[in-house]
Amino acid sequence: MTEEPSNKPPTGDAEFPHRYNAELAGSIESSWQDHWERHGTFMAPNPGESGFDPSRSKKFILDMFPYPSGVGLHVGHPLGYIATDIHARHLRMRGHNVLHAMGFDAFGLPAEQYAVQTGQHPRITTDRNIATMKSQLRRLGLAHDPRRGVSTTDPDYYRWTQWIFLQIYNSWYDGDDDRDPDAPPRGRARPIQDLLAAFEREERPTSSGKPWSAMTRDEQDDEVDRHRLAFCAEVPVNWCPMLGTVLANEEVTADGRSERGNYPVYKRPLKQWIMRITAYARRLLADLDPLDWPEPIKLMQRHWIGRSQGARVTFRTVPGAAGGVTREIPVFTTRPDTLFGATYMVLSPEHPLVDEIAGADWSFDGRPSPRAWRGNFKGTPADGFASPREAVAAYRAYAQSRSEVQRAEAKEKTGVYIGAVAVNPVTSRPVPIFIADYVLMGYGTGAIMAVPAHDTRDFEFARSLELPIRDVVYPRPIAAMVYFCDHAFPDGSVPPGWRDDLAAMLGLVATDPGMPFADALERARTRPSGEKAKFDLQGASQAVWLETIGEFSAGSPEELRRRFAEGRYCETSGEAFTGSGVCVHSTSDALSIDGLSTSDAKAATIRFLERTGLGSASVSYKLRDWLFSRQRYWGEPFPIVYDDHGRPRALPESHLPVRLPDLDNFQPESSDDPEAPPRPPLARARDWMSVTLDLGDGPKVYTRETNTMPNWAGSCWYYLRYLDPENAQAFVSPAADAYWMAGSAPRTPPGTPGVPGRLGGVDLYVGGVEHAVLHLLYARFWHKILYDLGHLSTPEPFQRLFNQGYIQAAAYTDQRGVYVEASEVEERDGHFYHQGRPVTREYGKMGKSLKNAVAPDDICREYGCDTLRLYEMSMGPLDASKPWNTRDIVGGFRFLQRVWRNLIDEKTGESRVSDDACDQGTLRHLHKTLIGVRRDMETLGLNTAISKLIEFNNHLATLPAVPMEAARALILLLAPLTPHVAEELFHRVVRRGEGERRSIAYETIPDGDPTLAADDTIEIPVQVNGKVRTRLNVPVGAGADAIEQAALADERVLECIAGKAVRKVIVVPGRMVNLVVG
RNA sequence: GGCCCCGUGGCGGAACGGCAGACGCAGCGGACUUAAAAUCCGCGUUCCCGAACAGGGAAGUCCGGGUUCAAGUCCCGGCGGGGCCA
Repeated sequence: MTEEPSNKPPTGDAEFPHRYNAELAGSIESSWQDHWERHGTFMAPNPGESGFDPSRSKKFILDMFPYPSGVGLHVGHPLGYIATDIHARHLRMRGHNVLHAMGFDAFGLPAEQYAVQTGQHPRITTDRNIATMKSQLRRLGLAHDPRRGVSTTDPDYYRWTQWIFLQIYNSWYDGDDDRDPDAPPRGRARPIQDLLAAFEREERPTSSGKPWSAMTRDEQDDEVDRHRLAFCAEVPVNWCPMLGTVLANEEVTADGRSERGNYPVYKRPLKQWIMRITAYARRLLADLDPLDWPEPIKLMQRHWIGRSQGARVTFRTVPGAAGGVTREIPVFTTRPDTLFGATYMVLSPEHPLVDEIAGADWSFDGRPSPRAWRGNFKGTPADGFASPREAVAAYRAYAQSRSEVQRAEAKEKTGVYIGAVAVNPVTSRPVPIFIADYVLMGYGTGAIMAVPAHDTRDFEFARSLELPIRDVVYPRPIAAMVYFCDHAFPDGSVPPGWRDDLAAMLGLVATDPGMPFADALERARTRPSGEKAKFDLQGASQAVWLETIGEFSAGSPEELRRRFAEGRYCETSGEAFTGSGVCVHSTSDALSIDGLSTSDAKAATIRFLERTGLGSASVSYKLRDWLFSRQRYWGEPFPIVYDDHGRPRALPESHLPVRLPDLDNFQPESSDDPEAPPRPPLARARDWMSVTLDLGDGPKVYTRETNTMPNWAGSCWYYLRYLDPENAQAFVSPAADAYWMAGSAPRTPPGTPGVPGRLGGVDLYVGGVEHAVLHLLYARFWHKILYDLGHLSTPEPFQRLFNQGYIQAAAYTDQRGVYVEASEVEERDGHFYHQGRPVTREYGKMGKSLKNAVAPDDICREYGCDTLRLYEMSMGPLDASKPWNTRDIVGGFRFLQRVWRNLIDEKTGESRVSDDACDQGTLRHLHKTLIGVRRDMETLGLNTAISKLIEFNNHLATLPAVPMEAARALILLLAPLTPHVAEELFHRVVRRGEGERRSIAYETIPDGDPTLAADDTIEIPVQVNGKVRTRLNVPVGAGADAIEQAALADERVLECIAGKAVRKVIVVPGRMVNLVVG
């Protein structure tokens, strides 16, 4: 938006040649930035290096790893960088060794796509973008250690990414953390040699049960490979032949096409690298608790991991036409208490048992099955398919054409009966088996027991295929109604007030979830008349319960009872009841759980299953293993080759780094044939692909892996490389890791996972919520593996996490709804115009797409970066999203100008500070400010820290001259926020321009003294019946009695009391008085 | 649909359960100035009683309830906005 001229900062002024203006700010800033660079002011020595001070404790401050984009930064990007810079500078001036650095996550798609379009090597664009970004960041005055600014694309960096991959490849997870769901997880990663040794000594059974010594070499290799934490497997992936690559679920649209290019995407099994992150699910979950992270982020990670406790239940098939064998189908359920309501089963269309058990005809339980079972999906013949086998084949083809998202979200459920039958293990009744695409193979066991009355998707499926829906759980009030009808009238006579009794009982039952129905009934019937309120539940009164009862419009308890007798309440009410409640209709010869609460019924059912060998308690996770291959060029090559049998072999460490070969075409090979195999760009580097090596059994020809690693790989461990960026012997030295990560925290011996309490790591990690799940989870996963293997000293990477909000900005659309350049919009009389045409204003995240980006360079030129820093931090709380308003920037600028004017003569440039001591008021204000600002700095409440400094400076402006003590403290407090102007003022005012210019960065900010900050008297409000009537001046330490006396003696108070009796006096010493009268 | 977060002047935002609106922007009034800019000082939600720009009262933090001596803050139910998962 075009700015009103009144908001322009003043420029050079002939009358005041030494006024703080944009020009002066600019020259101060560049001269100090040069000074810092020349003197290496912000280099943080490692233990053992010269200049390292072991007496100082460490702080490791981290920003999320930036991608060096080609379009440059806008003012939203540095928000977090400025905040961490301020925090880090504050800590340094409080006597800590501070490590703060910034590198670049430089592999990735934009550079590759640019390369595809122009043929220019991505390294060239990447290097150029990094240089641009570095200069933009330098202009902001960020106090980073420049030696530690690593880039993931540097072979000296990705050599270690490959090394870490080898560590993961060469290890396995020892321990089943879910055997006892309540015990702390004890499993950990161990070298794969340990596993091999255990097999060789026959200490450990193989998965097939075949003795190790009886296995062939290939079988042995398979067995070991099955355990690796990084492994190769055929998995169904989103394969897009036209793009020549697999896509992440997020990159596929709802109708199964690629987000980029809108090409068809196929679900296809392909051989891919996988990371076994699921092995760590328990620990990733358990170790979340002691971290200082925002609760919502922890919650998002917990949801993502999605641990659910339940039971594994085995269903046995009835020997049918298919050879007369009984097969076992295991299912996982979180609701074993609803097993009585399992009226059918569903397998994923890809389930391996389907072909084996599919029957030859449509009959079920000796009768012909309904028409709806013979197919209800697109392409079904009018009368349904002729046989289940035909239907299965057709349905599979149909399901494969749909994306996972489509399958999971479809409102109309499709599926088909496969002519097979299993037995419900508790009711012993036959249940038909279906295949349906809402059951995914990658999920649980790929088979479910369907409980239509108590699961929404099963309910929808049952409706569309006309399957029975049988209630087995009722909400407590409904169950209480049933109980009431059965038990309230032993002699059969129904009194006219039965509804009141029932309502009273429901009130009791709802208020006390533990009360047995018998007790509630007894108390309801014997309640004294008129005593209604006792049975109320938080505002839901007996009247509400009467209304609920009325909705059933039952004339008698008998009629009400009949409503539930058939167990068709859910079916008639039109939706599944998925909540907890009380079991009903759940009794058979084998087991009875009627009347038990959901949690008791789960336990009882599991006991039954374990006793009969039909199932057991089990845990399942939503978390999937991590697909780790990409068919791209601009990523880390795998340190893997394949032998002539196609078996992967790890390269030895001495062969690292595996460098990217040079190419002139970076495009993956596309094809319109969905069956065409993937041809990643690296497959074109024939010379590079084929390599002769001696891997211990003589020189042989091997073929290199042509996939590359995903973008997440480099960003999983960059913070560790910051600690020791030039180490050629290790990815990080044990000493650097121990100091910067563990610091003075109690050491956790390597290899002992899950130690509660402080888990160590980065002291402050600031970034956006968009990385709440994937990046943070992947990084924690790698960190834990490296910790288990003894390479790191802390089990967690990031102790404290802070999510900064977005900067939003006004964006404008024209009549067509197209965004127009926000900087060209003009405002007239509350309306907005772009090139004379009216436009509509909205707000959104700042960026290129909304055409509302504001460049930091422009703001720095116009006000200086100290002002930009100040404005960004005073906009509001760091974690909130807030709108950018260029007009408001001048406030921060004026503040700095007033500070300058208070300390420097604008005509002569000389210091105006006096050597007099502070008067008492100034001293008190000074110490209050020192205390308040320190607290705000620690909580990142930078907006309130700034307002405290403004208030203090405004006070100083009322003095004839600022005393040195106050001036010095003000400058030191400003130094983290606005380092350049603080450096200059410190040099001119405190050092009086004498000697060498020396940075303020290692000065110490004094601590505030609470006794000097204390007031003598304070004004406290006096309330009468909660309303403020007057204020009282009392000595600061005044006791409750003295304050009460003073209040009761006050004229204004007496007036308000007006002779009424004072019933109660509440005195909070130092805060307020409240008199309750009447 | 479920879960999570948020809702305070014209605007951005302050406020250990204890004086709502700190601080800044915009606005209005004044001082200084020949004038303007800059600077400095002051005002700043609504309604009511007052001749009053003197005083005073009432209401007020999205809406409706509740807990409490006391609620922007805690609890329940709505509405609106944002996020995550379906």
